[in-house]
Amino acid sequence: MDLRHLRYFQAVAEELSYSRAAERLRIAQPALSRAVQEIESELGASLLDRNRRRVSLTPAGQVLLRETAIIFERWEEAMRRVRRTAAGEEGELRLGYIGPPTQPFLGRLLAEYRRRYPRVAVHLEERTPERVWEMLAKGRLSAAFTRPVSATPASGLRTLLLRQERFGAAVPPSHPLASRRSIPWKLLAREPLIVLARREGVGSHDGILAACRAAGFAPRLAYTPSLIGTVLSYVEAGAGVGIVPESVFAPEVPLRFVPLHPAITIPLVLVWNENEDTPAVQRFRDLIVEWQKERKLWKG
Amino acid sequence: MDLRHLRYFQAVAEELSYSRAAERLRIAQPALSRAVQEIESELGASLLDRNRRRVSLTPAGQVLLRETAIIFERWEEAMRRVRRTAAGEEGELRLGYIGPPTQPFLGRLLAEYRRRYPRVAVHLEERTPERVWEMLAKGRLSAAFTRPVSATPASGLRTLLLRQERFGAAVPPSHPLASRRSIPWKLLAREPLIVLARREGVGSHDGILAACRAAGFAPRLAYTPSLIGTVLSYVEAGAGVGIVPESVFAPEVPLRFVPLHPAITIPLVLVWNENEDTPAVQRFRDLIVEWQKERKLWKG
DNA sequence: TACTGTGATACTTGGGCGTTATCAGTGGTC
DNA sequence: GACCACTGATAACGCCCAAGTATCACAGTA
Repeated sequence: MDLRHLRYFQAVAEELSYSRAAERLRIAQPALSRAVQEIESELGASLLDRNRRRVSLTPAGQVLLRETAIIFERWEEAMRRVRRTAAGEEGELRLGYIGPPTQPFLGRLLAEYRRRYPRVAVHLEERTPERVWEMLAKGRLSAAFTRPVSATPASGLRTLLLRQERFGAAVPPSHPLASRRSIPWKLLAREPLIVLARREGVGSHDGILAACRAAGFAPRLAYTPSLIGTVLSYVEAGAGVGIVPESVFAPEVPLRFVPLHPAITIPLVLVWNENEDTPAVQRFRDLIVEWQKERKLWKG
Repeated sequence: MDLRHLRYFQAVAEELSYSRAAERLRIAQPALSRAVQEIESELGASLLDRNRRRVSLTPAGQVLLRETAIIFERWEEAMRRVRRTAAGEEGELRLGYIGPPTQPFLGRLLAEYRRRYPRVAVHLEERTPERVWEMLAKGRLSAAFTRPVSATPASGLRTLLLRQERFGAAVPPSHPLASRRSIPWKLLAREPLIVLARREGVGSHDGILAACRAAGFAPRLAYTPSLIGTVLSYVEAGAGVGIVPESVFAPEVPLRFVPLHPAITIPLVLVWNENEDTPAVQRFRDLIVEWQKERKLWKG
């Protein structure tokens, strides 16, 4: 017995007439007689009373009619959900990210994504770049915004470059370097530097040290805090010159940002796990590519 | 697409192997390949990744696997419920009854019925005999214990005789008639009689008057209350002789019951509506017939 | 490199489903 | 009350689809 039988029974039970039901189903009437008989013999129960020129439902038939409706409803719900999932309209997006460089667009991006795919459950996890990579490799995240790490990434992880960000010096407006349009690295030889802790971003930290070495000096690291905000606070307090990517400069920060020369950059990438590449994630990536083309990720 | 497809997909998705699934389903493997392809093309979504020698579920496939389990569960639940309903193990019994004559067995009978068919919902409605017939005719009850009514019953109602009950005189123990083994009707010619109101039981009321007429007198009706209990209260108060069926005599009633002679009787019947004759009702009737044969309805 | 085991494909075959033709029973009508 | 209209059941037939067999392409393995 399969769904065809139920469909046929349902038609007869609703029309209370074999011939009308056959007409509705666009088949000949004998097929209906047979189908209903087959259900009845399989269930060992009579479903329809066909006595005295009037078809009526037995109690068992009434129950089956109700159950039939439920089954078809579930069936259609199942087909809908599968289709939606395949289309990326339904599912789960577990997104990891690092705070400061994504701040300019993440909110807007997620708002648009939720607008387009309201049935996708979005989970957000803010972590350090290394922790994000680790979670991706373990499959705890389906995608993430992060920095590349120097070590070779775990296999199965793919990346999409979003932006190359310049490093610059963060100084108080009163600082002698504040008025320059750019700063050669060697001018920093005598300055106490404030750089993010190495464990919070191996790439940027090592890049800065390499640039100093290339300029012929060993930098004096005054502080290496864990949070980018703390770097800025030290600078505000006059503790030294901060070396930070330009994206940390929101308008409300009361510091000057002066590009360094020669420029060193750090990429911002989207990373995802090939094994967790669900349609919901694919649609998320599509949206990012679209915004990148239209230059909507960063204004201006 | 029908259930066969789902069954096949489910097997493959659970085994994560076409050949093992084919073995489990006892069919050849190519049939499975085709079935899954058919589902995929109908849904427009790929459900299984068959790359690199390893079958794995796509997100859509995972969703379908879960939905499939739900559908089969509902399917089996439906089949179970239909079978149970046909067997009378599930359903509804709306039972009407009149209180006093059913009191000796109704509780025990229903307890046994509920024990045998715990999934049948039993609704009880205590009414007067006439009201019970009316509700049966309207289909508001599926069966009832009541008295026959003189008018020809509504068509479609069928009855089963349970008992013929004698009428007798209810008198206080001190009453002159109390010591007799039986009472000829004519001895009641001078007594004030207390009889149930005619509207509460046309059959018994008219039967009593007819018996008096046959004995050659017109009865003096002192009171005709609506409740059988009120009849007994009048008798206790010394207001006259009550004429009641013997079943009203529970041991705790402080009155004497003396059979009348020649005996007139009133039947107690089970009535049901042919159009509402569900399996649950049929099983109820079966139980009654069984108890009747084993003389369990009335003790001794 | 040969082997084993996978799923996909091509082709054949048998059973199941729908068809047409017909029957039996019921209810309405003149 | 005989006929008619219409119901659902039954029988016989034919076609199509699903399952079977045989085989292939491919990948992982010894």
